[in-house]
Amino acid sequence: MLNLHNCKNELKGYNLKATEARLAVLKILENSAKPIDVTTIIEYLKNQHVQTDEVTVFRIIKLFTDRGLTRKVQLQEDKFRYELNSQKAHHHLVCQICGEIEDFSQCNIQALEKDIEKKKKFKVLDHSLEFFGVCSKCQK
Amino acid sequence: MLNLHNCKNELKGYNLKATEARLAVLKILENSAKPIDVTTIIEYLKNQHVQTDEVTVFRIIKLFTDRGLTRKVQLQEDKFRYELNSQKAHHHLVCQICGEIEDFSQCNIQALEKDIEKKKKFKVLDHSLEFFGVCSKCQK
DNA sequence: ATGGTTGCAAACACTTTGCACATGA
DNA sequence: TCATGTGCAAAGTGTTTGCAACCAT
Repeated sequence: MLNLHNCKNELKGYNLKATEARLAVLKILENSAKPIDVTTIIEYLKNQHVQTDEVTVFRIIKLFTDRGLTRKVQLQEDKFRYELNSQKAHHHLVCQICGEIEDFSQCNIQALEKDIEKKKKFKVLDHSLEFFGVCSKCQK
Repeated sequence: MLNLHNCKNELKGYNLKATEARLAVLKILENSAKPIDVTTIIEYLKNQHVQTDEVTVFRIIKLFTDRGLTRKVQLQEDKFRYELNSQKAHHHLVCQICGEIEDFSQCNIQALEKDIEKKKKFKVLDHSLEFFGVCSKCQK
């Protein structure tokens, strides 16, 4: 969890003006354990009495993503989620019962990517790998 | 590629009435080399002079998917694509330049799933794995 | 005959755009 | 100061719902 000061520096580091809205969005992302969507960010902002427009958040999150501060995540929903890009690449375990989202870091598909490049002459730049099922709690 | 007769039987097999719209949608899916979205299906229908409403196609595709005839695919777009479920599980290689979508069948992540179930007590029921990069043509 | 299917209108959720005003550096 | 960011209104896309008319079995 970063304090305000660090957030300011972080934004500066990406050559972004440290506006109130951006700082608030960044802090929410820092504090979120899982990828969140824009509507949820707005909700959090309201709870924090940071008055902001939905459009602004979309613009902020787009900017963050373009600059590499955040990354877009798609979890078989009709919306995108976003998470900080600082954490190393990982995947998600989505519980189809309670909706809980866990991270999962170990992913050894470099071999598979090599295989694809060899067999298909397709240059892999990125991949998405998400798991859907039932989390430990919901199995009880 | 199935003919009309087979399509009818296929629908019957799923306990679905063989209406003109359903037959047409099923044929389009049979003939499509890659997962397609509803708007594209509508376009194809228009070309074939099958007059249909967008809403109907959404309903048909939802029904097909619920019954297991088709499966939903998400490729980092703001829409869903659909493909027949008859082909065995596979993944997609999406070219970020020309948009071409290739299939890729070999996927050996059962070991990874076992690992997840062991380490996270998460019961994996499904996964999505898609690759994004540059196809062979676009590399030239 | 009749229950499931369709077409149309309308609504909904998420996301983008245009433009005037406000603000951080 | 002044380029950049924001708020508001409006529109765009993909998708769903309600309801009356229609059609496959």
